[in-house]
Amino acid sequence: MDERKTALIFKAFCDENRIRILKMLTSGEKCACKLLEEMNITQPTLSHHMKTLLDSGIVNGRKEGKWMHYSISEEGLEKAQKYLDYLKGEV
Amino acid sequence: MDERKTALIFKAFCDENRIRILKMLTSGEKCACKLLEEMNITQPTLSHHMKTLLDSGIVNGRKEGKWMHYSISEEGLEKAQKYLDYLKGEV
DNA sequence: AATACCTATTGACAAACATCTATATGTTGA
DNA sequence: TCAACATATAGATGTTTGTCAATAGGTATT
Repeated sequence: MDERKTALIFKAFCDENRIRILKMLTSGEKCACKLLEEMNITQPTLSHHMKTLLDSGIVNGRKEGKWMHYSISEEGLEKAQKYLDYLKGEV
Repeated sequence: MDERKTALIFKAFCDENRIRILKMLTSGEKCACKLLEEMNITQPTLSHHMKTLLDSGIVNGRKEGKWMHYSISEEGLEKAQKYLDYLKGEV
């Protein structure tokens, strides 16, 4: 795993609004419109953050008709966890 | 744990050079000058990244004479791990 | 087909950030 | 005390990022 990729994964967690989004996703898959309702940002800003979260691999997206459903990616989280374990010396 | 603090912790991991620094610290405490030797950045840039790492709580600093020794903070790492566990639903 | 709706993209802008050079601060040894 | 060294801070600069308004692209319903 190279440095660039690792940094990309963790980009998911280094913005306040993305943390807020991830928190909402802990209770399960949510539609973009639902996420938007509970935040004080515009729709394009949400879309931008969701792209960042998808790119990091921490969130999965599923399109259903006009709706976009997002959920936390177990696989992505595990990659992040593995990196932290590595730093801890628990390779 | 509020969103701002969480984002701050993870700032540690979202820059390539900081990932490189953390990698070097996995083999144990290192002096700033030693870290600098192995990177292609200037001394002030390293200093700047070390400040970010200290602020995030992921790295500990220890001053000894003119040297500054840095090491990975188990406590900081555990906070990061707890957050990932929380996202995974393993509260 | 036309309209309403949800989401993504574009373009603009300000704030944050990574980086450098120059300089300051602090420490050790002569 | 002075010189050499390690690190931090200040100031400048280019890049990235977060944000918004406007608009485009799809999809469902009528």
